[in-house]
Amino acid sequence: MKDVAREAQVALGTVSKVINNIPVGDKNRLKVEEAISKLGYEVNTYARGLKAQKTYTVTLIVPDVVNPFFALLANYVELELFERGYKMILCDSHAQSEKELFYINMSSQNKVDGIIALTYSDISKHISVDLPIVTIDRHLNSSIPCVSSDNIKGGFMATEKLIECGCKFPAYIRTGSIYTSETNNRKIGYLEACKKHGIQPLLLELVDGDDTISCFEYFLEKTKLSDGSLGFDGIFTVNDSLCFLLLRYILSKGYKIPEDIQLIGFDGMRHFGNQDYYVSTIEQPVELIAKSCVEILLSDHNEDVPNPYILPVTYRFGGTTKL
Amino acid sequence: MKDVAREAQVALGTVSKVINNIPVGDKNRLKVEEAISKLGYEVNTYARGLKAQKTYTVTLIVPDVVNPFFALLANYVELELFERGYKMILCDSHAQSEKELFYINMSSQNKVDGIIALTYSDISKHISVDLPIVTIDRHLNSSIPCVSSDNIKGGFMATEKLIECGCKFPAYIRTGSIYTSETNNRKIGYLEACKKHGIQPLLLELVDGDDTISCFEYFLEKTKLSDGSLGFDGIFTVNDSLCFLLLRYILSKGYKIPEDIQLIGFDGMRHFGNQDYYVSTIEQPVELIAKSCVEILLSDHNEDVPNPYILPVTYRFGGTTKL
DNA sequence: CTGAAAGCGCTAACAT
DNA sequence: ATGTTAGCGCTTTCAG
Repeated sequence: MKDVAREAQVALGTVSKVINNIPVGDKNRLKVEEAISKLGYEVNTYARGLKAQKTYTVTLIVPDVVNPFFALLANYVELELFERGYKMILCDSHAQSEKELFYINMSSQNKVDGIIALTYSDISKHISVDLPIVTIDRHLNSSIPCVSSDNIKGGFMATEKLIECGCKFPAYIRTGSIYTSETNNRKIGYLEACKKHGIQPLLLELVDGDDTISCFEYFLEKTKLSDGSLGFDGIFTVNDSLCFLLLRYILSKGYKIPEDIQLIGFDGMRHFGNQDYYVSTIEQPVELIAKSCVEILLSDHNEDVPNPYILPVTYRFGGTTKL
Repeated sequence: MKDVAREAQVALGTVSKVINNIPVGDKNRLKVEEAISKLGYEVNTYARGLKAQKTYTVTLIVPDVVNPFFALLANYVELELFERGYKMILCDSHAQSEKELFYINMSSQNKVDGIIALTYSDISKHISVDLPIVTIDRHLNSSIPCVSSDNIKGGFMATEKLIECGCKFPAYIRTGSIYTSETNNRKIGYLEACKKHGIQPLLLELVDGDDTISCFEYFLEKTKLSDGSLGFDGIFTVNDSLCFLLLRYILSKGYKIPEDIQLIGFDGMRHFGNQDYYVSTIEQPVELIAKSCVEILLSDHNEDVPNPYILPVTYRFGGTTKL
């Protein structure tokens, strides 16, 4: 920058103004621009960040980018940030709370402008007040904005769809983190739908670490009716990944889908991100989630946005239901 | 930091030394450490980066994180960088060369310590000499290190596996970018295997933008033998995504897989990243690729590493072949 | 071993 | 409109 100033025969401040689009005399502006391109000058973002306390960088923390849902989320968050001139530091916590905390710490040291976090552990006590944060699917307390799909409605819709498709005994199966998050509301939606239709709920609730297939096998046997027929004719699973796992197992056991058992997942995942839906599913508006997170994070006055900020979901047919 | 120095009653330089593990008297070290935790002090990475010209940040550029292969790559690159105390800025170019260039530019301004790039367009003329870069699957010139799977061998293995599984007429089908990259070597491997076994090659080469299914449909008809039977009994596709697309189409047409047609893809993708393989495939050592990229990028003397740096691939059975 | 001070590249307030 | 300058938080040289 000093070199540019010398080359253009102007003062340092003038160069700075040209760079930052602050009114400068046309003649000088031209001289500076020439000098910049001649010298191949580029601003040093770190020096600027040091002074301006603004880095145009946002941290996104996800549990696992390999999971297509989180990959899709990262994709949209990146797009949205890019449009606003922000960069994204992607942090994969691999579902370890130590790594989550490490990354929150790092973000703070790196003076990022904000954090979008989809975490499992409770990070609320580790975040400083001056670092904006938005969580996804994790409503920690009223001071931290949380963006989430309408999980209750989604669970309700899924269950009613099964019933609409002729299921008499829809079951709910979940697995995942032991920590409570907004996704637990999917079960609430299921229970509400059961209640409305006078159906006895049938639940299988597993957690990470359980042998899902073995547990399901046992569940399948245990719930069988006295005449040996299946105890359920539909399953709503907490996500598409689990749904697909069960789909393959059920088919391998010789049952027909959707004839014998109908399946509905949650998330709206597609093969390779853009091909067919894996299963019939309740699709989350991932793009809208990403957009909302970025908007809330980067805006200054969030007093009027509801917390949690709930976004609508959509049913998608994916072949594992009759409709 | 000033506050810490005051609190601990020592000079600024001493605090700095404690932070950076430079020998300091035990008494002072203790005082400083106490002051740090009391004040909740954190180093400002930007100020440090400004001074030290080192930011412990690396940029990863991929064409599309939603694609499971790139998501897997991002996952492993992140892991590897994390272990070395580096952060990853994830850039999704969405396969647009302008965005690729924008991100390379940004990386340079942000004074990252290096770039790992999987790009389509030729970026070689836009990178400055003082910013280390490693490419994946894209051998631009001998001065830029390139890491890649053994695509020739992989193509060869895939084709021989089809032959071993009884195929008399294995075809090769590709789609993707019009730019040449290391992945084009998969075709070379196919051709070599055909030659070795005295088989007449049968190619369908498409590019992004083509209607893959329509083209394949036409190809299927056009290659049929005079007696109406299929012109090929095996397909090696350039990647798993295409393979899976064709799999579903072929099944929908009433053909049996692997009885009528056997399929082998390339990449080694699994459903949801950790479930079954999508198709029989040549698996790329993604973890090793990531590790190699990071190692080469962050090491100072790369004179002796071969360029391109070729990594071995493995055949995986995924149900679309007989063996 | 410790303290003082220069300066990394930039912005912004101030002076001209 | 332009030039000058202090200082952002840190590292590092140099004296003591």
